[in-house]
Amino acid sequence: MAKNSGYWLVKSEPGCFSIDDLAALPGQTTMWDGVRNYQARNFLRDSMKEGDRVFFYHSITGVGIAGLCEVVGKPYPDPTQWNPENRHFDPASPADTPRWYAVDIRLVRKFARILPLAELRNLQELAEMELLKRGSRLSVQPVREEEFQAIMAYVGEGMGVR
DNA sequence: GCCAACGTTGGC
DNA sequence: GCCAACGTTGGC
Repeated sequence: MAKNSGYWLVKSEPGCFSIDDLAALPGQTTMWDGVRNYQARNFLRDSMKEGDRVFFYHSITGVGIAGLCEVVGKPYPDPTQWNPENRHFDPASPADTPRWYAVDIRLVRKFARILPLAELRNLQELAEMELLKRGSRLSVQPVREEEFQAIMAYVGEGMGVR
């Protein structure tokens, strides 16, 4: 696992929340909530900081990186954990020591097209990338700086974005 | 829909 | 603490 690098990748099912949904929001900013895995929680809560770059990844359908976001502000207790109406409600989470955290992320740029997982597998620089490992299921995961740069270079050259 | 991989739960 | 059972994730 990469150390905290200031670069991340978050996953979302586009049928649930897509990059276009994010782009349509005021300020193109959303609360990234509902993370209910301790390893992902630790990354989010302990290491995400203002200005960090975040790849927005679409899982299940249209599998690939859809764009780039950035962290806004600091992580904070995820309010959905105390909302009985919410599907991520966790009645066992104590109010004084919240179990789950959220963070705000803002869209920086939607890529001209989704960068498919299959193409990412072709990039030698990404041989060790967490996303490409067998059984990788983390919904919040760190990205190494060299991986970030390789992807952005590929986006720039192959997709005419920057 | 299939299935591999992984996390969580709970009996012991 | 072990481990089987179960539920979920997520690529294909």
